[in-house]
Amino acid sequence: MPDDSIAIVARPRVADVARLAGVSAATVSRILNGSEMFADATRIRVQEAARQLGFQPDPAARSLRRGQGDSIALLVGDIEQGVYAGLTRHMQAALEDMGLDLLVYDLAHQEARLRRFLERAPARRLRGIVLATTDTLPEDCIGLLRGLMAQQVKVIALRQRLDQHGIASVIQDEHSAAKLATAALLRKGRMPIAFLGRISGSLMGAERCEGYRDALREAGHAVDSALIWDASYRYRAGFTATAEALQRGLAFSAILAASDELALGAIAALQDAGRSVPGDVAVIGFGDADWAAYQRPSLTSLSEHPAELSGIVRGILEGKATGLLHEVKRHLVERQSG
Amino acid sequence: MPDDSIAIVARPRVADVARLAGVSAATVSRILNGSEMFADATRIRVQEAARQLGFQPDPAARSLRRGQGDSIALLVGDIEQGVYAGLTRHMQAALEDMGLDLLVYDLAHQEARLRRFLERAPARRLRGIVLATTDTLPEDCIGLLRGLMAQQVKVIALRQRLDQHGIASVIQDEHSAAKLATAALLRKGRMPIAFLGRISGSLMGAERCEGYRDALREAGHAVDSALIWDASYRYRAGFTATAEALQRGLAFSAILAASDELALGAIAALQDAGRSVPGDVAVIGFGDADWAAYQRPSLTSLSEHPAELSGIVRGILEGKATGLLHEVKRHLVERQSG
DNA sequence: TTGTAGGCGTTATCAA
DNA sequence: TTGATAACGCCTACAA
Repeated sequence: MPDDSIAIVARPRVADVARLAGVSAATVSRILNGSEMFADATRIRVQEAARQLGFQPDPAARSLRRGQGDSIALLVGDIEQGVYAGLTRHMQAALEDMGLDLLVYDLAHQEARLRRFLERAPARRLRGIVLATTDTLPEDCIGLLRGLMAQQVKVIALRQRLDQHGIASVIQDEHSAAKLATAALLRKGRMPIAFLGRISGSLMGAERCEGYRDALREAGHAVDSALIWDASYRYRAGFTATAEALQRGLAFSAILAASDELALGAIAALQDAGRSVPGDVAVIGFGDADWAAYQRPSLTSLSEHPAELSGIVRGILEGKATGLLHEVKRHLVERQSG
Repeated sequence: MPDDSIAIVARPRVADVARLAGVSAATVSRILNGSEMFADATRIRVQEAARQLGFQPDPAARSLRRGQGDSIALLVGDIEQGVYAGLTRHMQAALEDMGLDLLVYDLAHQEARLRRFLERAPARRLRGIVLATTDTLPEDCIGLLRGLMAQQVKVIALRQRLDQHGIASVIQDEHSAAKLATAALLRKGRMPIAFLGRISGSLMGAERCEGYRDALREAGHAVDSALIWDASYRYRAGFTATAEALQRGLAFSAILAASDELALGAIAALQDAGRSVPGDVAVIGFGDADWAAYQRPSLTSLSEHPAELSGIVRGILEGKATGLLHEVKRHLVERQSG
């Protein structure tokens, strides 16, 4: 049975704490914000009063006065992609530790949505913006980001290099990861190898493709452009690209896919066409999704490091990490598919 | 080459707009907030001035003055589960439409995290809290939620019934969905059928199990409690529970899993044990994950309706939807696995 | 070491 | 229909 007798209790203010502690509001504010220059007796009295009243400072008032809020906006390429969901979880945990709120904005891989957010951002008193997408940004958005930085908003690019624009960037080494995976496939006698993934419109995607090319070249193989399939990150794209390649009669014994989603789509197309994985074709993905181990065949993939990435972002936000470019190494998580 | 000449441009205030339009700040505020009682000339002058200066009201100041902010907190059971990621995307889009920000908080299925958030919530001037989890809540958290409601925070339960506590709830019909799926399996001659999913600690999970039981009973079958496997929502749990059942030599020709993640884990265990899906064992999941169509066998699943759910939440937030309980119907999306 | 006073930007009340 | 003024809650410069 619902209890409808809800009493509206006014939340305590600094003034209330001050009254109870027998000091001024200024003293309360200073002590609660960690000022050291107070008599122990005063400090304890104030802290006790705050505790007793359950005082929590009003973020709106604080933000108005300080000119800076307590939230960070996380802009993700697509929250439904595993890597971004994982990133969101770790970022939220890291920010919570810092006492910051996490605002999530889904870009859905659309420039227009990014622009829309950035245009509305200046008024929001954000502490920072973490832009997590590998999609290449249009010039005007970079300009907007730099404008935000001028307003003291900390801007951090995640999974994409923007350090050439003076924007702190935290990335994973796509180039050497792709090279690593390609080399591993070659070692197992796989050749020709196809590359499946976003290349146009994504600098990091292009990096991955470059790593793949370099590995082939270094092993003395020619790069066949018919085996480079430019596709977006979703399942369908992987399925379609692979199905078309099979239909065209292209020969390949391995696929390096730029995401686990693409890899799954590719595997489905292969199996539908009667090819076995990894028997006929080996497949490696990127992102080490949590479901990768529960596929059959289980999916070999390049590791993803949301916790480390979030940790570095945290360091930057706290001013502890210096430097414009931070890189985390990926490694190969070997399973059945490749 | 980075252009380091960033000019700090002061953002315009109502006062600036007022000056440009030749009116008072109060007039600007009123017109920009949609007051009707002004001469057209004035209104146009003010709107033009605001546009020209690119004025955007400061949310902190507004929130301080109005006593209410512009953000909604979305508390999700686990952002890395597909259903919650999808929900997050749709909720964000819906809120953006309303001009509201989305704060995401990951509960990681832990009561302590929910409590932690709710204790810090009162100070935050949230417009609303959307609690999206099927996990049963402890009493004290319900109390905290009701306290928040008393402070004019709109509280909405998503995927769980809390209407008995006076909390608006938006759910999907778990009971009839489970019944539907079970009946479909029975029609195809599948029996015995196992149930795999969270039961303890989740009212909606228990509902699903009840639907399964009812379908069996109505078809004149006994319910074998050895075929009801209480497991959490993740892949591993599905894998483990199924592997154990196989090891114990339990006989079953179908599994109804309470999530697609569990279903995938179950399929992996079945295939590892040499059972074919759906040949030997049919499997149906819940959630219609985007990858379900790209599994082989592709996964039959009960539909999930994040867009409809978000739409109803929006209606409630806008005060358009009345009533404490809203239900969306699931249907069966038939694919290969079941 | 502590207090007083003023202002952050907006909106609501009151008066005109 | 419009304007002046005060107040939301907090923090900090200045004073003591």
